[in-house]
Amino acid sequence: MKDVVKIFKALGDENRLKILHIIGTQEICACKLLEYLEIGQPTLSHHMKILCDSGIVSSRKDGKWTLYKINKDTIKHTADYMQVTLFGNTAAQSCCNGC
Amino acid sequence: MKDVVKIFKALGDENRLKILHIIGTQEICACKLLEYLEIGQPTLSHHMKILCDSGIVSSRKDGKWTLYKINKDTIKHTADYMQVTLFGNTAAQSCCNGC
DNA sequence: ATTTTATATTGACAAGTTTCAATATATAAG
DNA sequence: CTTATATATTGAAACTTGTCAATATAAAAT
Repeated sequence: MKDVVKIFKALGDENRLKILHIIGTQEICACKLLEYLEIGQPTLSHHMKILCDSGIVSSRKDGKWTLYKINKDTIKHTADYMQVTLFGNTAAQSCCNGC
Repeated sequence: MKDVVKIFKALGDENRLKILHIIGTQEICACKLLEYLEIGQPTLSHHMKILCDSGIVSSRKDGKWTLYKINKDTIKHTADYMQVTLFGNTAAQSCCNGC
């Protein structure tokens, strides 16, 4: 459960949610993210660390850049947790698409 | 988006996640919740306020009791947000049940 | 080699959060 | 009407978080 708390904590910040929206399905470097946000570079670095530590985002180095992308599995598992574990629905009873 | 941040903030606390697990599909009073938790009464009241303000839990008075239950819609909408809005999948592309 | 560019780390401060003791309110029971 | 029970509010202490300025690291360009 500690892991899930960590994930929700990471999602519970406006700037980090903005970051995730910007990343979307791309793989993107920190410098590009900075252009869209109204925060300083060390602050962004701090937010990216929190997103990476929680498992929501993964990163790789490419030369002098660090490229970030959203970790699909973590998002899916957490959405599942909400629907199934947290609310007591089995997968058969409820689905986020209504099917 | 502020609403979603509020919800994730509310979910980002170990005691509040425990509370949601205890409530599950029931309707339950604060005094019953207190029995399962290792926190004081004012602290529980504080957590319930946060859960209610975010829309995750709804409450009604019944005599001297306040009964709480999980708000199904909020959970569903937030799980949808994660799958669809946050990660760019359309409802048709991805589903938490894998269908 | 030196400079520029991209990112991370450190240290500090302001703001927010969690918790509890004390107190208040409100309903029910005696 | 007084007492007991259930919950909420207030105020304060300890802890955590978000932010930035300054500095460090590391790769690329000149």
